Amino acid sequence: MAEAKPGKKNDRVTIREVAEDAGVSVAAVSKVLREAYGVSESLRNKVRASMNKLNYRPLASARGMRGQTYTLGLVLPDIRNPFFADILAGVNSALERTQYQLMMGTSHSQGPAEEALVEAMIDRQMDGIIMIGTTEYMDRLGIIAKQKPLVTIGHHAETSQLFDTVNNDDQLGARLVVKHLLANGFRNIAMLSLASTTSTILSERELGYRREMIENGLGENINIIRAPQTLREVQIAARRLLEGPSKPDALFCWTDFIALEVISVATELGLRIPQDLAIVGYDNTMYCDFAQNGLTSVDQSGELLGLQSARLVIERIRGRAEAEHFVVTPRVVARNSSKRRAV
Amino acid sequence: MAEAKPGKKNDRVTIREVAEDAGVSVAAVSKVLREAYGVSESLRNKVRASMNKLNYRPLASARGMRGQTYTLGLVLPDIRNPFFADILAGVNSALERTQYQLMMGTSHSQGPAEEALVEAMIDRQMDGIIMIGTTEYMDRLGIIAKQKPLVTIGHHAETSQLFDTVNNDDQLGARLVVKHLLANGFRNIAMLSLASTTSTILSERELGYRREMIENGLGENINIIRAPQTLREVQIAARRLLEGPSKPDALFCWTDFIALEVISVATELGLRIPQDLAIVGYDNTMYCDFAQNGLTSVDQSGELLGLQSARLVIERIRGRAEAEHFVVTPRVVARNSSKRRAV
DNA sequence: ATGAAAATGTAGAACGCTATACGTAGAACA
DNA sequence: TGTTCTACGTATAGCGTTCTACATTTTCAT
Repeated sequence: MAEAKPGKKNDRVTIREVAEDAGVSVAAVSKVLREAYGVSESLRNKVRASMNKLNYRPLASARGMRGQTYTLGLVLPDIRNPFFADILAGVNSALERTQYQLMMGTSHSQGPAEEALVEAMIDRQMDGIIMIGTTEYMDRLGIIAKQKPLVTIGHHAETSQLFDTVNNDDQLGARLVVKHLLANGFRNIAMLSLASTTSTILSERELGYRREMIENGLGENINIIRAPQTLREVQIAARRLLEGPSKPDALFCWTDFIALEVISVATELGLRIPQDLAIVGYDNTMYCDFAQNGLTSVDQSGELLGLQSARLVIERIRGRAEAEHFVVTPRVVARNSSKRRAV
Repeated sequence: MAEAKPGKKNDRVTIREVAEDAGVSVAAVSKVLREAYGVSESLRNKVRASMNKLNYRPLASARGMRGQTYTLGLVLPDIRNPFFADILAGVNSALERTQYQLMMGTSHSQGPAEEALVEAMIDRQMDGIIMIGTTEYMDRLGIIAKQKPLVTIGHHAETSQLFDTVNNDDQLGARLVVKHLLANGFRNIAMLSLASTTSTILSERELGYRREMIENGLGENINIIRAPQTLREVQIAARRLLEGPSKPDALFCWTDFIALEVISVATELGLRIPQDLAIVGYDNTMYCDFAQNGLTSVDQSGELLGLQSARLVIERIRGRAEAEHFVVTPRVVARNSSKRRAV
């Protein structure tokens, strides 16, 4: 007497039933599924008809045991930063007409959690992995890449042969910001960066900022503040900077999300933007455009980055072995928060 | 001569190797893995030691063929709305000390995509599914629930025996907003709702809004505008309302995210907030607190909702058959956007 | 016609686990 | 001393696919 299990019944249609219904072999159905070689038009049609009739859907676990799962993993540091939504949109649109399905996970911007998440994705037989803003060290990334096709977004490793990277030119982006602020009459430009030992994009941006300042004879004004990525820490750092003796007249923030917090802090301190303080963000997310923010930002085409990363990871799955490194040229989108100051 | 496949090598440690190393049977190792009955202390230790030594991790696909995958699926409409980040934090913290791993997917707020995503999750043998703000019809949800343990967040179906629900009291939330606005001197209160045929939370809020208005003798002022969830459509609707002849003095928006857009539109139109227009949102997301927004909102404890949904879905997996429906009492968090108007 | 090559289809062994059915040894009881 | 439990281990048959190896049929030169 078969008791119904506490879980769910196993009434799934299997490949065997499809084969039976279509009057062909199991192997034939599998071939149709995989779009493999050696299937006639008529066979394909027969099988397709049975699949539809029986409402058959292949079981990913079973496929994964021998071949692919047709699942891609996307690792996000968090989902609070709206920039990731742009990237996600790009990834999804690239996957739209493919068999691949995307599954995401968040690492809370924490190393151990990120590592656990990636392992979980490998254990779940994801065919490829896209990591956004990873905090992993280079050797770890190599280990991951040896197990699964890997593409990173927002991590500079352009010399790596083991995995692909997708980036904007962060050094240039920072330079453009400085240029823009200088052109608008700001000279005491500080930079709010992230306290991180592994972020290559931040070190690139810091480098670009430094160089551009020096090349404009403003080496003495260089001021980089690094804060952890928590709301509280950023607020404290911003408050300290803006109330301190060396208050800058412009602040370049490493992401819009953080820039919006700084606008909030500055507003509370009674500072007018941009008269008392110009603010520039990075990523040009949708919030920049809101009138209450009017945030100048660097556009790095998040959707394009997502699109390209999906393309690259699928190419890797299909067998490409040489690394490819995609780079977008950023551009400044000027808004009220950095308008020319009265001379 | 075995050529290296274009994909990756298969150098995973299997349960068989662990068994060999520990000098026990495969079945014994499996028992340890599943924490099943009939394992002595010494056996367990031996096996654990070998697992660590060999760095063994079970393959989810293989486990899924017979038992569980220890994976939970979370369906989000999109990741732009920061409220979902709160829910996610709750889910993740509930899962922290368990074997379960969360995988997310987005449906872009579109029915077909949502359906495809849920099917993909079922095909990937997720042990349970949490759906946020689903647009599925009741019968579809029943079908899903028959296949996998299901919990919905933000969907009223308190009479359902097939799946669990987690909600705040939306009708009350809307009433509280109206009460709050009335107490602050606003009487011509409009509501910006979502154009949706399936959203039960919006119909509840609309009901609450209507009833509270009527009970306060303001039935004639009832004005519900429904816009689709795209930035453009919301802006158009807001603009039309605020420039039109029946401009309200307060606007209740169905989510913070939308409310921020309305603040932007209103600002562009030269309206002062709250003097010319009070604005209230829903969800009390972190953006409300930014000084430039100062948005009054309804707090529905997103993190708690996430926590509870994770608890419920795991209970379902463990065998609970009776439905459970968790409800949070919302509260208004007042900020500048709805400050008492000058009399 | 004839043979070779190409096209199409099938059988059946994996893949790495889980879970059922059993076997065995020692403890507890009469 | 036997008998019955209980605790602990093991052997092994799948789970639903994929994919290699092979068999058969068709096509195409000659």
